[in-house]
Amino acid sequence: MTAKYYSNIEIAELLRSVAAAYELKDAERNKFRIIAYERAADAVEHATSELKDLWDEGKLAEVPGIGPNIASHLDELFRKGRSKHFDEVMKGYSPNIFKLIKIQGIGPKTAYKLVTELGLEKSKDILKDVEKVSKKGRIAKLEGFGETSQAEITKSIVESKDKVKRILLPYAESIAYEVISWMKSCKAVERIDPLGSLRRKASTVGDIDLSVASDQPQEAIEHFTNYPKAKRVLEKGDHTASIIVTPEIQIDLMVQPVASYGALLQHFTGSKHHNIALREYAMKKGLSLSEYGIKNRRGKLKSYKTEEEFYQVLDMEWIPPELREDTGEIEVALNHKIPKLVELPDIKCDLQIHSDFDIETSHDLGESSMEEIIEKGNSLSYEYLAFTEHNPSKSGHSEKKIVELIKRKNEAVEKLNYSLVKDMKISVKKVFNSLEIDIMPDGSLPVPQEAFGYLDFALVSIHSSFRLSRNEMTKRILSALAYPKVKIFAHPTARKINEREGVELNWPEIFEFCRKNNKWIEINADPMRLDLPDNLVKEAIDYGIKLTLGTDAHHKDGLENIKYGVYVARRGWAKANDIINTQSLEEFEKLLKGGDK
DNA sequence: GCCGTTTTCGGCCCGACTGTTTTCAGTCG
Repeated sequence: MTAKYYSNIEIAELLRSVAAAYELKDAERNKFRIIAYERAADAVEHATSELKDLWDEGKLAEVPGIGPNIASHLDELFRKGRSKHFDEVMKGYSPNIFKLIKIQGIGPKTAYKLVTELGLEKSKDILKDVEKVSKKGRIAKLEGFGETSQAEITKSIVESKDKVKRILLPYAESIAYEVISWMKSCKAVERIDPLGSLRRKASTVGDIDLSVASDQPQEAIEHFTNYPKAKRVLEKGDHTASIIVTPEIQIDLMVQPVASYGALLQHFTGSKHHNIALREYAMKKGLSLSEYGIKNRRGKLKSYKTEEEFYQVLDMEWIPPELREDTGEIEVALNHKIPKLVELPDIKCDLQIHSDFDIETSHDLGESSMEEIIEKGNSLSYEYLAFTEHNPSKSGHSEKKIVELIKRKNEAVEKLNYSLVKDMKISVKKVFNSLEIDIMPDGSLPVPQEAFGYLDFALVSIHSSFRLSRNEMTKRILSALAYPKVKIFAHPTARKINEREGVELNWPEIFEFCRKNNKWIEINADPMRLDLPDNLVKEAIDYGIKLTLGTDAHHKDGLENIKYGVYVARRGWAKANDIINTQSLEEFEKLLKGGDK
């Protein structure tokens, strides 16, 4: 019998359910066991690989937060499809309890009361039934509940149904900047910053976090809750407030006086895991950290105006927000070895652009001409660019025709290069003739050998057959990468955020091949791709792989998305030297000629 | 239940806000 496949999301959910069950059994006695299970759930959600794959390789216990006990229960889960221990802990609790704790504002205790006292243990649709019961006013009559909490529960259930998934970074930025400009119209606001995942430049953002420096917090909070687009005020206190704006995006605000704003910046930038690790470290030194500042052994609080001072007290270098994910940055900061991360001005080119030069492509053609794109590249002070249209479609073209189309494009590029060399006013000195070539399911490339002769280099990527097994997929990629002119593996996981999961690959094998054969891996800067994802960027760099940035622009304005690629690179601990795009034209041409080793 | 740059035992981040309470429990980040 083959056991059920458990995804990381399902495993995290299961671990949270076990934590909730312990909480219901005896919260006081199980206090730290509950925390351990919740931490394990967090760890699973943040894991870079599917846990099932790690289990296959016997590396389950290598995930920090998963110790020998939980690892053995998960082992049983993967082998048999169930864990006796998990079942035992959750025994006697209706599964509906664990469904309800996913609703905002409902924790284990509330869920338990609702399900048992309303007799909903066997409900087939718990959310709908709680809503129904609530309409009859029965929740308000339960002990410990009232009219207000009944209304809150109903609202949260309704909102959970059309809750948007995590939103893409540019969208979150635009929402944040609207609120920021509203807040700036308030005199009490001295300074306002986007923090949380927005400041850490995560690829997706859940809630939008904003901080305000003000010596009149009430006024700032009042102004915030009066934001014209706020459709609901979730909470409103002395230092913090939360609102919901359409479409169901939560905005949290925290206010601190100017004198202790540094501690607030640190606290509210997170990540949660970074802060926990930081506070645990501080605790060992007898210090206690919070958004107010740092307390010494005697409980005396000192406030900090800047974040730099705050980290300095801990004997640490200031840590760039992009690195604050508790993936080793604290230890590195203690040793004063934080790398100098790549920055936007380091970027000298864009290595994936689709022009409107019609070579009858397999996928969508770009909308801007090569000349328009060069002009745009000049405005970004680029030295060179690569035109990387999709390959001519295989169906409906003879091999001869495909060669002819690519040759024609090559002539156009050569002509452009001839005029660029003479034009002293433009920063772009060279454009490259390249292609983004589809990798066929069998790993072959739909471009005849002869056509490669007209290319400076090629990108390869997957646009179909996403569901191959991990081994088949890995073989497929490796055989495509083995073609001579192929330099770049583009949008390697082929994920589309919120739409499609990435493919399963044996990354160590891919990285090893790339390192040996001098192939590069792309960080696609399209905000809905951001692929290679940041955690894999870090792994790739540890392997010694060079990465490229490409916007995948299909319009000249798309070239501006390069910054999102830089963010991903930074989150993956990339230095300028790890990114091919930071090389001068001369260096880049050398690297191309270096070819396959 | 996890974990180790003072520990393989003995600790475990820190605080805000709300509703239903008479001093706190539950939830969240």
